[in-house]
Amino acid sequence: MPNTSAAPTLDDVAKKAGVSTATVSRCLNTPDRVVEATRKRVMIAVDTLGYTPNFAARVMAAKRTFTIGAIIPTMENAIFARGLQAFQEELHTLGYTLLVASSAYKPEVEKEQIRTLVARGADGLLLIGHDRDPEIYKYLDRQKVPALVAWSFQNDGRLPSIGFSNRDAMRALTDKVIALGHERIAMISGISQGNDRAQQRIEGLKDALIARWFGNATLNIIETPYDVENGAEAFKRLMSGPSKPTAVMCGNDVLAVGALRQAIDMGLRVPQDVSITGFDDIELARIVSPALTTVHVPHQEMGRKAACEVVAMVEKESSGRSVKLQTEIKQRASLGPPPV
Amino acid sequence: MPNTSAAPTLDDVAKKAGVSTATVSRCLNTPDRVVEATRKRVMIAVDTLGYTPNFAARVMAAKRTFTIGAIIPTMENAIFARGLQAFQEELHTLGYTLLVASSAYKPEVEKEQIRTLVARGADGLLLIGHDRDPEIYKYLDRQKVPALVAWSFQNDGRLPSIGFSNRDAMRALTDKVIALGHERIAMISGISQGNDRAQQRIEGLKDALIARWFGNATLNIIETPYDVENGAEAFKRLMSGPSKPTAVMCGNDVLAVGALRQAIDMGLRVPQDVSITGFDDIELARIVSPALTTVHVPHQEMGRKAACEVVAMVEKESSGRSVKLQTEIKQRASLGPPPV
DNA sequence: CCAGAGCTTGTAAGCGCTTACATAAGTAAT
DNA sequence: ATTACTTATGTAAGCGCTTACAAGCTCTGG
Repeated sequence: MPNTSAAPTLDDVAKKAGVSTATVSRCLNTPDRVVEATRKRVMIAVDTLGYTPNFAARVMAAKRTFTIGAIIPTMENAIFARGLQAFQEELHTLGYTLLVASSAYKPEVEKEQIRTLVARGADGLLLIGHDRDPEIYKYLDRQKVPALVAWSFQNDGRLPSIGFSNRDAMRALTDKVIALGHERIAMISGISQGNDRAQQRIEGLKDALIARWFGNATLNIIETPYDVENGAEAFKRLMSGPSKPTAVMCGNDVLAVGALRQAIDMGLRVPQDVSITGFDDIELARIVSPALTTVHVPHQEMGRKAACEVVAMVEKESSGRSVKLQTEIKQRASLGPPPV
Repeated sequence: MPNTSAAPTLDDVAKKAGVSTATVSRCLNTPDRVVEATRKRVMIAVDTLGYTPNFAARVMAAKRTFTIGAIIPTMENAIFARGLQAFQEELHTLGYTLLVASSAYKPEVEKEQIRTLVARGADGLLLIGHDRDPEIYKYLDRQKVPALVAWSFQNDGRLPSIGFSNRDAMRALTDKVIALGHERIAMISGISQGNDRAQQRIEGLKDALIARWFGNATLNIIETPYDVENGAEAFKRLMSGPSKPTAVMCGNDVLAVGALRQAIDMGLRVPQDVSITGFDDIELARIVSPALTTVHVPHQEMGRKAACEVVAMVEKESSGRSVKLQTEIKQRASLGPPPV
């Protein structure tokens, strides 16, 4: 009985074209192993039936999905968008599909998402940052799924990584702030727990401070989830303390934008009354006014390189090389000398 | 021979626990159909082996993926982010997983993505807008994959839809602009080709204009892809024409933000010299200064309702009801009376 | 003490595809 | 014409799971 009501299968195509399923499969996957006349007949059958191969069946049989999974902390803001876009595009040209999941910055969720993506047959994985339960690395080993870390470079990490030094970048930015004469510097950081990028950014700031002999007494850090509102609130808190900072350095642009808006709402002039800096250089940083001084991260390059590397790992052409990219300080209007 | 090197399978678990594969499967899917003692033994085996069920195999056997696919025009900006987030969350509570793809506003890409998601076994689909090749609807019919449209309400659409009237919303906003005394109104629209939301927004603007007896002569429309830069550029073009508009209404907030930045860069005061409006009410609209007057879309509600409906369709509890949601005009600082 | 009901567990048939291997057909050289 | 390849196609064995059905068991009531 021909399969009429449901979606057509390979078998239906084979019958219609008067060939075996193997031939149809070959037409679709290795067309040059089938003679012209047959191929044409098969293709017509495929078209008239509107046949689409069943992905699950194909995966089962071929043990390959040509799918790469990526788990990013958030889709809410644009921090990972540009890099992921580039990652996706490069993957596409390499013949792979991207599956994205987000963890909401929660380690348990990330763990679950990793299992989900692996169960779905991801041939390889892109993870953000190095800081996670070692259990996960064991699991990936056992499942033999290659994984790569992005957005954070670390030479001795458990996984190879394509990224930059969050610490060095923040150090450099802080040096610049200090060079302008700021002494009362505060920071609005993301939650550092389980987030090595946030940790490293804090460390970088401390490095610079210590190098200039500023004690910790002058360093006021608030940790809060990355969100515009939280940035605004933290800024308000900072400015209502006993010793108001002359520069507020933020863990990323999202927090910085919140701080900036709050400053304006409070009637403060930026940078005359207070300087604000961000990190990441997302589109937002140039849209707000004054535009944000921030650390430019080569998102696109990172995404592209990560795609190439993870595919190389999947195809066993590489066992994972790490690449360190350079960041660049974007000096814009939100940073100036401290008020006299 | 036990399966040692590769990932563990149901069979491995069954052997380890000394039961049949059917029992293991039941432990995982319908635990109460297995007696306590056995279940415990099985679960221990599952844990010690670190077993994760193979998704493809499960799909093949059960013919269900508990996956809903969504194809949105873009992930580049936040327009769909919040709604999709809500969609995702609701889906999660209903026991479904979301698979997202983006079409970059290109009909061919959308078509391909639809086929991909269907091939991947999506039990149902969420699409944005009504305007697409009828071929696609036939394909969906044949594949028996229920689909729902969001972000655009249309009673007589080929598919059921959960959304709002882009036309009515834009009409209402324009009425407000006109009521303030504006006569020279220009529009920066997204590309309307193949995008019924963009088309409807233009129509809404025209409706309002015609109702007030303004001829088309006074309506200057530029169509450009949704992007901050494009908004800025279009604004510049508009303001360098012979008859400068006193109000520039934008097809969405992204274009409006670009226009706003350009206005500021040109030394124009908003809204004293020129008014600017957006559409969508994404986070950005409140972040920029002056804050954007825009149309608030109930993204979250839309996402949640869409999730419920698409699942109902998948589970055959509904054949697709359309829901029309209300939008709301958010009056903010970027809109004021025209200069005298 | 046994039939019948109600559980728990096992057996085995696919799901739709890829691919190793077998077979058939064509080609060229002897 | 025969042999020895090469090339095109077919056959059939899974891939790892779910689930209809069968089988075995315990327990009840007559």
